[in-house]
Amino acid sequence: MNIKMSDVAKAAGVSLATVGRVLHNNGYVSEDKRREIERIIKEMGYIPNRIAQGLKSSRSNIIGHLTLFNTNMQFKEISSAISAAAANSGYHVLTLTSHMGLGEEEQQINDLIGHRVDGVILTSYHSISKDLIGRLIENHIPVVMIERTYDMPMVDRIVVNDRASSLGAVRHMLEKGHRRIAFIGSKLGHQVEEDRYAGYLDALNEAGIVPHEDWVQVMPEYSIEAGRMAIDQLLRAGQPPTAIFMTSDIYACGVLQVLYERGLRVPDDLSLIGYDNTLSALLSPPITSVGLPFKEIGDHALQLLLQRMNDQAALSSTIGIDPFLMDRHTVREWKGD
Amino acid sequence: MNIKMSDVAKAAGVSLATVGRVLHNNGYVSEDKRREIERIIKEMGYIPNRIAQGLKSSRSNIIGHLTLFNTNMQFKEISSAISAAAANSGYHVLTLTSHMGLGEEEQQINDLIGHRVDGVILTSYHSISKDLIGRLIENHIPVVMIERTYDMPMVDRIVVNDRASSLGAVRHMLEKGHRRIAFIGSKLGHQVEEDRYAGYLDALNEAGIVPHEDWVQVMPEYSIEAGRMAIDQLLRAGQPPTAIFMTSDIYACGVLQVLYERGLRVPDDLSLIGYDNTLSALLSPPITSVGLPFKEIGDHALQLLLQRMNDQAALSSTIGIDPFLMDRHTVREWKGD
DNA sequence: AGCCAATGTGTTAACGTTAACATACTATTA
DNA sequence: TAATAGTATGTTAACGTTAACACATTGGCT
Repeated sequence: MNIKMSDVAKAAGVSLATVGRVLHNNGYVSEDKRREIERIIKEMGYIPNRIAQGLKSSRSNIIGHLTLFNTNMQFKEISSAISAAAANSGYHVLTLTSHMGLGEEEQQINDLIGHRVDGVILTSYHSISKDLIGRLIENHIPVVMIERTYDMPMVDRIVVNDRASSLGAVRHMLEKGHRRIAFIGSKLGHQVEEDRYAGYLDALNEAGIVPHEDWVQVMPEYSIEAGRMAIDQLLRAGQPPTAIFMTSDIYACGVLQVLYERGLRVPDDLSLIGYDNTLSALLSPPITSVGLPFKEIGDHALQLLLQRMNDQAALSSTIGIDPFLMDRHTVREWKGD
Repeated sequence: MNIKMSDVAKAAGVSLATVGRVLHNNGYVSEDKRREIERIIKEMGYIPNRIAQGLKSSRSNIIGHLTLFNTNMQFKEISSAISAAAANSGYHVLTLTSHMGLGEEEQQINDLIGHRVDGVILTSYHSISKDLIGRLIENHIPVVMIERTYDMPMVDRIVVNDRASSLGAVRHMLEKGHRRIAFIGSKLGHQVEEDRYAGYLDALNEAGIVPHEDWVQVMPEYSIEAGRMAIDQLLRAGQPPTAIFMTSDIYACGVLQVLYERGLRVPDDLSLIGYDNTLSALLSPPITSVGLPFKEIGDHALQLLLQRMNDQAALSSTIGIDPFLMDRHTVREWKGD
């Protein structure tokens, strides 16, 4: 079967301990034996059994990552960034995808505990309760939450300053002269969505504009179809908006499709800003979008995890992330009301 | 620390074996003890340590998945499908992403062996050599290759009938009356790309058309920019094509952008078919694309893996997958030459 | 010479789970 | 009545790795 340390030891005519010392580069081993053992290891293709190592050390070298199926693209990007960061630190990532509301999350938390992962990173609008996260903590598994966070002892957080960046994006429209600025977002209740909506209101407020209720389209889901319905409503309004701020690029897809069908052009007929910066570059035209620094988020998440592995009892820390405005010039100058 | 079987046994005043019998539902346990032990397990929150189980059984319940960074979207979809299929069978997936050409693949193969994964699924145009795959086989780890496959004993394969479906897609254009049909693909050498190109030629051949060399744009990468450059070239041709078949939706993004800028419309001015069906629904307009049955591919991959776990020595099997044409009406009727 | 530090090597008891084996008590049945 | 099958429970040796401990041997120092 698989070659083990004892096979190497036997082949080299030494004890397990000596092979161990060669493998870990510690203790005393005579130069010639070291070389011989190294040769044999390579020749036999010996690879340490991480399962046995894990049992001994109670560390699996695996990080668990819980995310949501079919979610906003931005979380897929964050997932990639986490994997990359983990690989750089010698960890591997076990990604579990939840389909929300099926009660599978409890199972998944148990699976992660069962596998004795060295830490867990949570993204997306998962429906994991504080209770379930508490279970991880009880088992001494560090937890980092991204975007959707709980205020719990021993749990570290990465929060994105969605409100400020939304404010910035809408301010950008105001600066170009727009006054009738619409909003397309997803069902409120998600912290992220509330923040983006709040930022939108902040900007209008700042400019002394009272948002017309027709301008605010809150959709039940992230989808192209939702985007299509939203723009359809907006175009129907008595005073249609001259610019639209959307909380996800996916809405922009639907919006652009409807505009394309009706022969309306961006930004000539309508100015647009999306959010995520995940799809915006693909579209016709590529649209201005609020971008999240995915790599930075992944790096910070891992860093928080490693930090807590070293000091389980430390106070919770929170890292704030600032999105940026990726300007692709889909907000035109607007003269008028 | 973590609760273990012996803690449960002690709390229940029984031996390890009895707790084991309750956990595995085998052997004889008196009804009252069983209930008492189950109660204690729940109360103490005991979760079996999979690492210890793995050491005993030499099975990790983890499947390794090797894929490529920044690749065609279709492989991300296949990855998701694999994870879903694995979850259904009680496995978890450890996904390793290679950046190709950095020689990190050897490390990754070793990592997978080290973790004693129960099987490995390979997707994408990875640069894993037969040698490295051989190392997995030597360690009795079943391997399934998707799309890019090797003919090796003990290695099972999933091949997509790209040639036939490309033929079908181009035939669809021919049937609508198009004669000047262009091709945008990626650098040949990838089997997948060669097949798609061959299918394109097959169709033209069938119709007795000799493809003009200006019509064939072979790009060095999958990117929007490549799509933009390709369409730019095609529009410059003396006799510009009336329809374009592309080997990836990502090219369609670039193509549509350039057409948008120039005020050309799809399919009025130009007919398009993409490939992947990953982005095509997002675009303006949504375009017809060759779709791959991702779920089916993931399910088959897992099935092959499980099959081989049961019979290591079986002959290699190959499953053929047929793509379908997702018609979004971006090929118009064409009267003329 | 006697002692100590440095060097080189081996033995063994964990880590948590599993399953083979052993033991013992009942209730049948020939 | 004694053998046997069925029920109920416990003991223990693995799985592969690690690290604490133990034991030698050498060389240099007082």
